[in-house]
Amino acid sequence: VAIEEETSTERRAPLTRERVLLTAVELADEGGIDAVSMRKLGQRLGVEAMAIYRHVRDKDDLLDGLIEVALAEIEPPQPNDDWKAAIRDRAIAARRVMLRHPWMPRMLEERAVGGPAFLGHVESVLATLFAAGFSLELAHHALHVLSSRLFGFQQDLFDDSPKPGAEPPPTPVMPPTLDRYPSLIQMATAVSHDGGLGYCDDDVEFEFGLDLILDGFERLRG
Amino acid sequence: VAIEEETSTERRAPLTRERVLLTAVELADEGGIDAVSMRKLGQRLGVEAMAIYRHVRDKDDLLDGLIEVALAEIEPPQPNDDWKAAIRDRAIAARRVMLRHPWMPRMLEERAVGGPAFLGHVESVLATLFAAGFSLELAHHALHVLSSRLFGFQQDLFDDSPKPGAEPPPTPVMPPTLDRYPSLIQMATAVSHDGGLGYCDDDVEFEFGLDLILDGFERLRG
DNA sequence: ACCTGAACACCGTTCAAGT
DNA sequence: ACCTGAACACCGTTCAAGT
Repeated sequence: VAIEEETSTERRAPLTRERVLLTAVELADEGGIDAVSMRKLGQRLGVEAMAIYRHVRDKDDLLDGLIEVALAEIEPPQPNDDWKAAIRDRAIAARRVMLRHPWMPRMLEERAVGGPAFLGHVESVLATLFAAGFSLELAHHALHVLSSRLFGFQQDLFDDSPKPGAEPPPTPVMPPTLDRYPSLIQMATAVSHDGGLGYCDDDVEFEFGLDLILDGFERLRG
Repeated sequence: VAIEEETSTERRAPLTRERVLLTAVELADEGGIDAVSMRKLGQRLGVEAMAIYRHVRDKDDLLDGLIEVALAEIEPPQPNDDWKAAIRDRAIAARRVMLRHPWMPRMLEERAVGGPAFLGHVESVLATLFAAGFSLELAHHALHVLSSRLFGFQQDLFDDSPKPGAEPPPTPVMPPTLDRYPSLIQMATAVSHDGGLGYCDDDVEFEFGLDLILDGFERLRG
């Protein structure tokens, strides 16, 4: 007899903070962060919503937990004497996690983050910069400029690929006055046509920007 | 006799889409985007929530309207033969608007934007780049790399100044293992102490990053 | 034509009550 | 000790009803 998880009779795993958080991450990955309600989470856990409050102070605490879980998934890159390569790898590792959890950017922006996963991540970057001879000032600037990329979530208004949780592309609102945007049209046709710029690859754009910034700091370091 | 707005008796201005949107912007500026509910908006307008649906298809339409209103506030900079100066001024103008409307970054990220204010903004940037001799490829990269700064909302995880709508700084969670973050400590003390790096000014960091990127593109253009 | 009241299906959170 | 039921104050949105 196959026992389904939902048919919670005898086998129900005890509720723990970890199980609550992991299930919430599941829910967020599937339906976006707004799909994480105490009631739906309880349902998925086979429990009434109010039971969750035993393992989580309130919803804020739950969301903070989600961030910590996701940040902990960023794999620290191989130690590398080349500071640029080290930071590049770290940013790309962070981006991989963010693509798995598309709700992260908003959470990171909106919540002050100070947990161990966050601090450890930043500490590694700073240590790398100092080891490469960055001054305090320059390292401070670098942290600010790179921050969104270090956590993988440089958000791109011109994302050409469909975002998870987003609706299919709304019909463009431009028909009436197409001729007001000649440069835009030129670019759009170049990007979308064969033999033009080719498909716009968000990974490529992410790395292009990252390298541009890293090269800039290399020059300033000298 | 002073007639208060709330005492809606004879003088109540007729409900229009514009009045709805402007009032919603007010509400968002005061209490964050989550304070914009149809019910509260109706209350501020002196009307039941359901009356708003005459001027707005649904809440999505309302939020799209908010973006359009805010984007339209970005003042186009003076024409300038120096492409770097032109784009710099534009980014800074956008940032000024964003500081007035701190809910904009999230709205811009989460909603596909295609209204006239958005398109006009991008068109101007592209035209500037083309006029400066950028290739299609390079202009395309520039648009991606600069996008968040062009709209003023490069978000900074290390924002040292209190964000409107955010709670007072949560007590840092690090006491137990302070020694695990030596580089962080070094930086934090340097930033906060007199005679150190001085106060961290977000405007300065924004412009530092902007210039770093613009200089990078100037080099690539050659 | 424009606005309202009542209703529905959702929220987070509390608190006393059950086992 | 752990979970539940009922309740409260909120959501967005509908639809028939009022003026």
